[in-house]
Amino acid sequence: MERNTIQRDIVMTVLKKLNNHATADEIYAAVRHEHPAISRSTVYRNLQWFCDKGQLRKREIPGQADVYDQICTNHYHVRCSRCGRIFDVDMDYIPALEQAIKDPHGFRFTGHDIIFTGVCPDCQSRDEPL
Amino acid sequence: MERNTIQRDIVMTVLKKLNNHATADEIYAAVRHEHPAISRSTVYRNLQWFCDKGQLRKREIPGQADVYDQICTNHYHVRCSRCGRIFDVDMDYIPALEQAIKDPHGFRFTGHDIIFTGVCPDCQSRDEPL
DNA sequence: GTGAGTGCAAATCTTTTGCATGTTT
DNA sequence: AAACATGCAAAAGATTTGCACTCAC
Repeated sequence: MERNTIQRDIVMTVLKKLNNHATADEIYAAVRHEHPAISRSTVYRNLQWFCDKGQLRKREIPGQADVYDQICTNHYHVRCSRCGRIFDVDMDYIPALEQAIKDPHGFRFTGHDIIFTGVCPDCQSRDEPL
Repeated sequence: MERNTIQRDIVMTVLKKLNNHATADEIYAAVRHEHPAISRSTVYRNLQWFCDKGQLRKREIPGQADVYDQICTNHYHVRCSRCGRIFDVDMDYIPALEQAIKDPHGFRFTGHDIIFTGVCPDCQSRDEPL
């Protein structure tokens, strides 16, 4: 039987207040604000728990910390190459993308992810151009 | 001025003999076979060096160790969800994919990666079906 | 009371780095 | 000899895990 713990509650409450695509560390920092004694593992375990329940989706980001996405449906992401933050891309999901593969070489394809690279508006105005 | 060290040589020689998309650890193990005293850092540093020279490309894989790709041009990859290995996908690169984005929201897009998920032929025959 | 959940510390895994030493040019 | 590269050990960053304890049911 699953239990309602204060910690679990706070993780979800904080999550809703934070920007989407927060890292475990950002979530931990924010949760700590309301419950300083909480353990980092508890945050990780609860994030995993929400993922298992389908209320959250962990997006593994190449080369950096994973982020937690409150939108659980398939969609694409951009990573800002300056600040590393992750944003949603305003683009239709392409379920048929697997059909563009010429020869599957015996593979059974089950899905795909697209990660765009770019520079976010904040970083464009803040940084030296390039 | 760049130098020819035995270690650098062995890393490249071994790389050519290994399957493409080997991890640093696999490369290290293979290199060690020919030069047991080599340091893990030296392998990492040389792999990075070849990447800097454009002779190799590091592909950062979500949730697992990076792999080194001898094909430096843009192309897409599949990860086998059973064994975690990375393979090339036989599909044309889509340079125009950024144009499918409806509203860039001020982002400047510079590129993209696609990672497919699937089950490789080896794992299909070896494992229980699903 | 029982077991799911917590806190802590330690472990894991991958990669990087500081520094003294060695080697190539 | 000077610059570059190596080896080692330690550090770093992200996440997981073992274990004893606690608290929600």
